[in-house]
Amino acid sequence: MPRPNHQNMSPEALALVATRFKILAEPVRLQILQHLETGESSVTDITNSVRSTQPNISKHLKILQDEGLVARRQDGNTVYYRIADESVFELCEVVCGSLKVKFAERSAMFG
Amino acid sequence: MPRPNHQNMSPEALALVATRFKILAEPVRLQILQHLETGESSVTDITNSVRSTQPNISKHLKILQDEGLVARRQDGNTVYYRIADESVFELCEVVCGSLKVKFAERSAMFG
DNA sequence: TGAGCATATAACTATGTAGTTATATTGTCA
DNA sequence: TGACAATATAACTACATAGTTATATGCTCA
Repeated sequence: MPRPNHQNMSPEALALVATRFKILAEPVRLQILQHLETGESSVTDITNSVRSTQPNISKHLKILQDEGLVARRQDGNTVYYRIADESVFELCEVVCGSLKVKFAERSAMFG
Repeated sequence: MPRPNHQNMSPEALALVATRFKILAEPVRLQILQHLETGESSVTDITNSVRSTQPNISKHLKILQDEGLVARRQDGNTVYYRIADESVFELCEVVCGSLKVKFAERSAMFG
């Protein structure tokens, strides 16, 4: 199905899109985002939820914040992170739908 | 904005979602997919369009095919690839919308 | 059959980054 | 102020993979 009226993106623009996908291409970061879907959470709570080490979680949170996907709020000694870009959930839903089809097809290959 | 009624995905499922994002996290692969958006294309044509080497394009095409994003058709000496999963374009649109907002916000930081 | 073309694969190098351990920073409270 | 707690950073290791070069595979046609 050709799409003649489509405006192509430049390689540079596509590289920025690829960067966004790369940010989302880490299981731990997806776990963090899923955890934050229920609301703001401290680094300690995220660390316990995701079952990784605190420095690793902090590093991932910094990556997510630099990309604008989460936001930071400090209250005393504790730092709270929250979702800053809801589009990540839309992306995950689209991927889940696609994966469901993909695995259903492959499952059907065995009768 | 908490979402109490949301069913969490297992870490294993999230890992599969992350894998899909990883496939899309390479600029050359996005260029290939964009090229194929206009219709089926041979490896040679893709190689010329994306301006990479033929072995590199073949490798990326194999990765895209294994993930079910493109399909392969051989006609004599020539192999044609086509889009097999249209969801990739929906994903790119969502990302583009998010990036537009992100860069607009950062641009606004400078008045 | 043999030459030539299109595509795929193998072997290799270089680079990016996730995770770990150790430590620094910053805030609270006695 | 000093001890402790929460978070961030630095230095390092291990591993995955993009790209390259060389070569293999497989098809067509004279």
